Amino acid sequence: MPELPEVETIKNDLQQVIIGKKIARVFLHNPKIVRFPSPAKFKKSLEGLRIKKIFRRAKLLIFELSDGRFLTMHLKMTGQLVYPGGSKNSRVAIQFSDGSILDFNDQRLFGELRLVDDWKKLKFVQHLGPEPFDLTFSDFEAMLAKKKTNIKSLLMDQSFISGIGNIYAAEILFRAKIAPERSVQSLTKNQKSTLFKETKKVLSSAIKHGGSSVDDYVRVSGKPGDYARFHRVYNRLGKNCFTCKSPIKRITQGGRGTYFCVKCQK
DNA sequence: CGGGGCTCCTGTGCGC
DNA sequence: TGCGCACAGGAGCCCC
Repeated sequence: MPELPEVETIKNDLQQVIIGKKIARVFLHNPKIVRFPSPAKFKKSLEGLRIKKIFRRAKLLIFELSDGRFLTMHLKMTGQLVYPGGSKNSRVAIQFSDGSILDFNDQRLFGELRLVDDWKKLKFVQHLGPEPFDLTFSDFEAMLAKKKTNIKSLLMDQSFISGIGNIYAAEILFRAKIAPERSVQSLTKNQKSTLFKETKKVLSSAIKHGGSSVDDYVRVSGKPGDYARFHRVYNRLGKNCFTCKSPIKRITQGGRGTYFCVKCQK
């Protein structure tokens, strides 16, 4: 479940360790992970190239290579990038010319790797809404004005705003004191403003703490992120709200579990 | 175009 | 104790 803060953390971690390295060999232990081009072409094209830059768009990790092309990685639910790696359980392993290995681990095989000429032309990227940190409140307000769904589903809608997933949608709404089922149109201007501020605050704090390690997410070093200890509602079904002590509830929205406090969130 | 529901996967944790 | 099954959720897709 890497979301924006986790992918940002991985990007930052990787920048410290693999920029400038030359890819010597690519091991496709599970070729299914490679979505474009064919696994054979993917492997052959990558070998010999250097990693020039690493950046992030939404939950997508993008490596700029020395031939001007781009390696994109989406970790989906259970993807991990570990360096230095070398695990037998990795799905894809990238070995650099110094012998060190970057492992792409992915228990559930939802992850997707691509080698493309222009990452901006990916259909996935074209459908993405803006980055939260690029928005002003007036942008956000204008975006909300057109929407009719509940606020939780909208925060997770990557075509509306990109990078927020199930954990941070819940945490943002708790801090904004807004119930997840609220329709967007029912929110007051003050609530929209609080929501906007809390979105940026929660995401930046999570980045500062290296992301949330629940289930599979780990940093590139293999160590957990530190933000889960700041979670107020996610994965706390039946436990007492830190603010009002009433039990945290869980409902399903759009097929996803939503944790919230009935008393604090209105 | 929007929203609901299914799908891809597999490890975990629950109930019987 | 062990088995079977629901469940976890990011994003694409189909359908109405």
